Amino acid sequence: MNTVPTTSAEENYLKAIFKIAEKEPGAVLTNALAAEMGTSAASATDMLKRLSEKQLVVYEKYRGVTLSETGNRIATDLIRKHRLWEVFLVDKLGFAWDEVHEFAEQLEHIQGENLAERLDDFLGHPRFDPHGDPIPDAQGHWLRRAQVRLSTLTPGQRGIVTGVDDHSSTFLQYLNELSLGLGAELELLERTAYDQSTKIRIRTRESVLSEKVCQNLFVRII
Amino acid sequence: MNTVPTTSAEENYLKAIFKIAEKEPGAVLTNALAAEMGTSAASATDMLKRLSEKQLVVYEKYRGVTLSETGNRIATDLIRKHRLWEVFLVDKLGFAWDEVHEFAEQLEHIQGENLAERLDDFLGHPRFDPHGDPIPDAQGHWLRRAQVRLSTLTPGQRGIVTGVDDHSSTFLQYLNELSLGLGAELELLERTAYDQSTKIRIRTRESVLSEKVCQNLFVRII
DNA sequence: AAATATTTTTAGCCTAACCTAAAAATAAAA
DNA sequence: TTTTATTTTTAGGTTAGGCTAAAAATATTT
Repeated sequence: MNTVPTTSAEENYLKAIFKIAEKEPGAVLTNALAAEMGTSAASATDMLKRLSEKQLVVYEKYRGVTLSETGNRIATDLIRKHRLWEVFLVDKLGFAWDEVHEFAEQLEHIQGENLAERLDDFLGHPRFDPHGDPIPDAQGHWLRRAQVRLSTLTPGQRGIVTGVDDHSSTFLQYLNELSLGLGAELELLERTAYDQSTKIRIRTRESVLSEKVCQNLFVRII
Repeated sequence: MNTVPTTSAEENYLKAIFKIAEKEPGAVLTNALAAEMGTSAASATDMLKRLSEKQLVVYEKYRGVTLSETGNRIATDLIRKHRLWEVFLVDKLGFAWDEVHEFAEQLEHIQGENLAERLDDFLGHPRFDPHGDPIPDAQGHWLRRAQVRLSTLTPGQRGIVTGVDDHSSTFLQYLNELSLGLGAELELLERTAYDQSTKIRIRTRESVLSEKVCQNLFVRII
């Protein structure tokens, strides 16, 4: 399957490049990559040379980096495995959605024939992970979904929570307290012009969300 | 839980020391350890110094090494995780017993709060892995079982396959061909004095096993 | 007990993945 | 277009975990 053997460190860099390029299309700059990896620019440059030699990225000095076909495939497989494992941890082992990221960061690097496919079968081919992020299929194809940020809704509109942009456990735990997990149905009651804070209703309960929360919550309008 | 942070490499050495000491009680010698790890004696010495500094082993130059209390606990936890993951791979993902070792070698190093316990719950607290090896409990306690090598049975005796001593996939696959998986019931029909080869019956099928096979198969006499 | 063989350790080197500090390239401002 | 600021790369160093070859310790023969 994988044409080139890769280390976990290399894989993490590929994933980081993928992630940055996803939000900000075009070449990924060294500093952005270093920041994403929590490392120094010098270390990132170092790794980019290695990845470039292995043909996993296309790297031009001072100009940034993009994933090669192979690099893109490896990154996609990693994300697939990461999200499948998250489904496993939540659906089968009973962890909460804010507890699984670190485990999945490790599990995604487990190598071996057919593991992802067997896991996918076992889990019933889930198409989204516990945070609402899409899981690419075995061919690396993505599903795009009709969802918008809660911040784009206007008073009177209703929506169902489909995902989060911020995956931090503090944010996820805050959502738990608000009963704003995946699938929660809400109605936007009013938005304050001053700071864009937003009053919503979930079942019978009303809550006020900051602009930041609304920007990090994805909903499907109903 | 773990008092000392450990790398995968360190953990593998601890496991190797445990494994050797299990068969050959007493201090483990550098060469034996290096052989088990598939590395050089120099590298083993190197690692023993590191492990000794971390107080995971008691190491005396030229005299061999034993696990400290902590080291023993880490090794036991690793074996527990290894075997639990093997159960998962076979029972839940549908892998064959000869396919799971390499996966489990990786999975056993996954770190994190409660993972083993949740997995154990999910699997229904299995006490033996797919090869019949006992799984220590969360406190690190082992279950010992009344089993003997098939080579110790005499004609007329019957037994149920409970485990293997050789875990190689070639051996396991050979057992598959003979329908000699865990739980198989057999009767010893006759043993040739010349080379100790043994004729057995499984259901209606008769097979002849070499001495080597009989020495690597554990059975419970019935 | 001395000589020889074996085992273990030390010494010195390598690579991956990090680091800091300095140099070089590019971008922005004057 | 210089000068200044920012970004990126290079240079040189560290650590973990390997290696080989040589030295030292232990064990075995003679």
